[in-house]
Amino acid sequence: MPVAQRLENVALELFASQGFDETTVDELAVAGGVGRRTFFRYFPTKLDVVLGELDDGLAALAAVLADEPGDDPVAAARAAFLAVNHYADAELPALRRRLGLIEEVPELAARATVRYRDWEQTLAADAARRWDTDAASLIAQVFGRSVVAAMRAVFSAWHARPEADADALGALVEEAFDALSRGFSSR
Amino acid sequence: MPVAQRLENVALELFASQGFDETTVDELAVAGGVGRRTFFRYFPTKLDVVLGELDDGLAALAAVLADEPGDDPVAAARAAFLAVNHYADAELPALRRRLGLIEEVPELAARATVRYRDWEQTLAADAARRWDTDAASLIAQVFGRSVVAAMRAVFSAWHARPEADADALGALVEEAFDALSRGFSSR
DNA sequence: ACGCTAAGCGGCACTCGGTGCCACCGCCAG
DNA sequence: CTGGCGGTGGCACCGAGTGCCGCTTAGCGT
Repeated sequence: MPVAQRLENVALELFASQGFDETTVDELAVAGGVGRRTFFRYFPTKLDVVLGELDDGLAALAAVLADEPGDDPVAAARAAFLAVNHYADAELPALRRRLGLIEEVPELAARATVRYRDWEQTLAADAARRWDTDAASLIAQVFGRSVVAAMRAVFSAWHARPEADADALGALVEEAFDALSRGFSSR
Repeated sequence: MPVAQRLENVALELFASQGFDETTVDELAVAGGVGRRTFFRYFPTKLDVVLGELDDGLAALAAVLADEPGDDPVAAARAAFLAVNHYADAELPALRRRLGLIEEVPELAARATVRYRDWEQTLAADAARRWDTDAASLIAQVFGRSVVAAMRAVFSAWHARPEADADALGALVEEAFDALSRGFSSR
């Protein structure tokens, strides 16, 4: 097992058992059988051990989004998110742990939103393309940020229901995009 | 001039001239004519010197929102934001500096979003009330988070146009809420 | 088989943000 | 005069993150 992977597993273990703040990088390094200095070679920050995977999705999202046809950004984003967020059952427990940490540790929530900036801009650029406008335009920016905000709400809601499965996640994504599509004034 | 106020002014000054990360708390304390330990009595974090004012708006927002009639949360939120974000011309330069820092220093952007969580929940609760549903429901959560996301886009867009005034800010707010109201699929 | 090099590793020392503890000063009440 | 009491700030400490540098080890050419 590669070092980074092992460190990540061990870290999530320790965070779950004794808390994020109560776990020092020294402990993580020792538990991973590696020097403290080496830990920081694999993860720029203690926070990034938890958030690692979030970035992988971005490249996938951008790719799917680029291939998606049509001139409705909502439909394209919906399809892209459904395609990207397809988790195997075996991955769900790890996802739950991750989400739990992100929800409960404010510092992690904060760091996560920085990561989401790229998603927001990717979505804004895609919307601008379909609407034939500028990615910096207000409407494109509002769109990109709202979509990410909605997805955060989806993950939060999914995490709140302990036995929700992968299908439930998809259903929540659908519901959220329905709202964004039709607007909040018509229910 | 109260100590907190003086520290805040001095800090924004130093941040603007030499950068946020390049300014240590020691310098801030010295520049404010106060001990380092005392600095932390007024601000829990270096970050909070910049973000201080953001909280004040929340109480006002909640109050306005509570008095707002109607069963459309979008209309209520729109009115509330227009009422709360009424800046005098003299305040605009300081607002610009603040927004600039928040945009450029990732750590500040991150911390700001933690502050916005309360706004999101306040808006979600208000929407739930008007829709006669639960504040934890997906739709209410998506609404609350989308509204805040849209407002962040508004401030970002306003900040990007150097000569935009208070009226321009209001116009952007209107435009953003129009989008949320009618949905992103109908343009 | 023998060096040589390059890359990963990790110890060490340092900076800086943040915290707990406590001693000090000025003020007001008794 | 004296005994609290709130604001202050020095001091020591912790943990995250970084730069530097010496060490090991694997891979290479000769």
